[in-house]
Amino acid sequence: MVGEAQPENDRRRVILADEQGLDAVSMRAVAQRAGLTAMALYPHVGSKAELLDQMLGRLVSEVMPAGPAPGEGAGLCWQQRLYFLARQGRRLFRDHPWAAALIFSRPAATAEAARASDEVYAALLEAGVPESEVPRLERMLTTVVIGYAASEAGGRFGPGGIERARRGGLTAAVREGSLPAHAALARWLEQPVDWDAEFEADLRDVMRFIETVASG
Amino acid sequence: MVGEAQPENDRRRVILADEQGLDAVSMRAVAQRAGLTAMALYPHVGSKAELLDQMLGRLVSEVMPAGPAPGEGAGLCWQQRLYFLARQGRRLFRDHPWAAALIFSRPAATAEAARASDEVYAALLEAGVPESEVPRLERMLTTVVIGYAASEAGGRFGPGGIERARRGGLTAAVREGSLPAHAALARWLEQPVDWDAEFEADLRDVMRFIETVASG
DNA sequence: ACCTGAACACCGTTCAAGT
DNA sequence: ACCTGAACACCGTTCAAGT
Repeated sequence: MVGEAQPENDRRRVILADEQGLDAVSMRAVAQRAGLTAMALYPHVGSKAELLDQMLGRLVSEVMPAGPAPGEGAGLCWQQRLYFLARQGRRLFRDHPWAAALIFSRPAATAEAARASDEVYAALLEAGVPESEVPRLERMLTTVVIGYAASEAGGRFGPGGIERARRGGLTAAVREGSLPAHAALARWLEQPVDWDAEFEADLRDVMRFIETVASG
Repeated sequence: MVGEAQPENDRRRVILADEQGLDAVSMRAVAQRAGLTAMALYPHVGSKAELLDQMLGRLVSEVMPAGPAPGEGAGLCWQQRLYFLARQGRRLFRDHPWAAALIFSRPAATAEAARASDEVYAALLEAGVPESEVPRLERMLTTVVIGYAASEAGGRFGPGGIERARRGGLTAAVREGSLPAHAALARWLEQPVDWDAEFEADLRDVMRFIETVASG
């Protein structure tokens, strides 16, 4: 754990993952790019797992830049601040899809992650959510946003609806009646999904939901 | 892709991952347990990635057993059927935490996964959700449930609230005022979280949310 | 048709040895 | 204090060779 410009090193490793995939981020490859042997990395990064944690921390700090919060004092309402944070979160996985495989397995305990939580807390308090409910709602909201973005980037939503059924050989199942709701919804499942629009629709629903929690 | 009792083989591999972790599921280890060399697996499983897909498929079929849906014709209302599915989903990651690292990176195109979707579709239709909104809501609901369960099992929720801040060295930040909402919520963040209760509270909120979408 | 042995090009990590 | 070389115990996958 030496001080030698770690942020820049993490930035280089993030770029390596962006360009060559997460599997290309090996101790040997990372070391070579720094002009070192793999073994010389250990005093600096601790282990491979810690190296990945540091890379994730770097992503969060890109999306949550230090300094005053967006719209701090500028009169942005809580809804607009949450929209901003959610879109930034989705952008993270869009730009760095390899992070989808990592995010659910490591608690983000960096200063930047705490600032993001703090801004969500503040928005929920301003919305009028009871204090005792704020931590739970913060976890639920970040789970929705991260889950959506990770599903999209990682491929869980994959080829949607009918196309997914087709690949899984399920069209026969739909026709023979063993998937009755799929059959009833065929008209809607056949349409291609506009993922941008779906994310925005989800966010609108989330805001409405927060308002109902706040008002009773 | 040969027919020789693949479900039992997948079951053995799931048990290997449960007991020794996902890293222990190597082609060589899996082959050895079947009395084969690693290379003999390839005609059967295709590749390591497909082997992992098959293991995930096996998990879904354990949690979504074939046959009539739970409460089919037994008069269970849509809420009770969704509660059942959600709790089964959470149980999956509880019993097999290694699946949390995989779920967001692979579309589940098995017959069992489609049956699970179908039951959620049917419940949403019965609740009165407009047909055009059902596919989006299904994705949102499964994302909430899977995201919660994966966060819990994978460690993203990790040591919660204040404890997380402490580990990240953030207590000083709270005291100096750079995390004002954390400071305001300190009373609530200090309490240990009951994750069972939080999941049930989230599910209640989800049901309320579905009702509001259905009635307007 | 099905399986094996040997090999290729890698991994993360340890540790004694160097300067 | 910091780094290297060699080694350990592994990976997924290819491919010619066996029966």
